[in-house]
Amino acid sequence: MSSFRSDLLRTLQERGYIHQCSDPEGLDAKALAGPITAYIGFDATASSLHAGHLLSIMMLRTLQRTGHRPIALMGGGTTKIGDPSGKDEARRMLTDQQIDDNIASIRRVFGRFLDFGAGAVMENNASWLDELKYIPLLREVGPHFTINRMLTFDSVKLRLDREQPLTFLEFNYMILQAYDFVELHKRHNCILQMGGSDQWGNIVNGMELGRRMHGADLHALTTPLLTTSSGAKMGKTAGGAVWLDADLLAPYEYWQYWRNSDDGDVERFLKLFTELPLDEIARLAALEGQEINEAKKVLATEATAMLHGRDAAEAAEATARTTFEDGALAENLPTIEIAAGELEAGLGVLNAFSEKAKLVASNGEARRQIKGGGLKVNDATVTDEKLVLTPRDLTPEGVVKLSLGKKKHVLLRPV
RNA sequence: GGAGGGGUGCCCGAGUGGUUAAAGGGGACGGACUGUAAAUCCGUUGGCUCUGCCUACGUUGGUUCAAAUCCAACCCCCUCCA
Repeated sequence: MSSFRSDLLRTLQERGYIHQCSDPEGLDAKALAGPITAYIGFDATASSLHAGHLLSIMMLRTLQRTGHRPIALMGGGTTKIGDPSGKDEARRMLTDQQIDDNIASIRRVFGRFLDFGAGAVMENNASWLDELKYIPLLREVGPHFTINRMLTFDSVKLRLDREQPLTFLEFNYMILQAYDFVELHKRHNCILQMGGSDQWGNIVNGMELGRRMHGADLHALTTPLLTTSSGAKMGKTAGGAVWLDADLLAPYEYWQYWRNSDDGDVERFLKLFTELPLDEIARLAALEGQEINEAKKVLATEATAMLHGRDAAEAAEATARTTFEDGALAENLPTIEIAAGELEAGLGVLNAFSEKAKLVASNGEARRQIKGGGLKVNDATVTDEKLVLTPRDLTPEGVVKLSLGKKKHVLLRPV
């Protein structure tokens, strides 16, 4: 398994993207023989993608870089049903309009990683699922699924073993997802579906269906479930998800997210989320103690550059250097503009931190943070919650620097 | 349709008439220590015009000086039976 001959599989293997793969030799041979087409499915419930999707996106990118054709499949059709796996929440029914908006905004993010002009494709399963007729579907697809076999799938078995309900809808989900693969095979000659390790069963279903309906030789490949060294899921932080959309999360904060990676994650992340050569990564990963911070900076800058562009990444790095290493005021920190009059009239600290800078959620939280010594104005710890900011608090640069803890800073700039 | 169990703060989960903004844990945030890491220790964890006021224990009413706690109806979830 270690001696893949195709660039595609060798790269995926070396960089740690592969968890399971069906018939690796066969797939290797096909990838060697010529360009193949592969897809990954994405949900369209949220308006943007977050860091948790990044692994899948990087796989598609790798595919394209090694000369193959990636398809990003948007689950526009399946989204309309509502994913039943998130059971405790009332299923939010999205309108077609919302779904289309989501897909449009997700497409922008994909545009950063994939070149749609050079063969990458974005599909929406609504375009065939909407047309499906129940009886023809049953006749065409139904015979190829036996209940016996469906019951053996982990996702199903788990529920049954725990005596938790499994709805008919969920059963159908499996089938529709399998059908997607077959449809993409038909339309685009797509022979490989990739996804997270939890998708294995579903992907295999699609393979089977393709073989039974059309005698197609399809393949499955899954990525390891990605958690940080501390066991947390990727892509969540205090402030919520790590969005890939610059409007939702500024490049500087995206850079910070990677900069703050655990030591134990650095090598893995460099391989998965940057395109640095492996020997360079090996060199960075060998750094120890404090020096590993150098590797984290490289990781942050490379990862940010890929999403937001090299300039934005370097600006973020420079801002971080000024702020953390020189202890100086970096003008590129997130900046909030306020009316000059507000400062002249005197702006209460509580208000400044909660309403203006939004560093804390409420005045009460601001009060508590002050008691705990967590708030600073111009790097001086706030001790009095009645403190009032005036134009005299402006730095020579004409701003007021507000900090929560050691890492989060916002500049107030009167205009 | 019948019988039982349950719905508590971001999550899990105690509480079963006043001392309850509600134990405990998790998570999160802050502080100390560090390397913008991890681990550890400490603190905080509903809102506000904050020695006070308001909102909150599925929903709506009721009993009571006083209810998350008692009563009624309704909604939802789970288990068993049909």
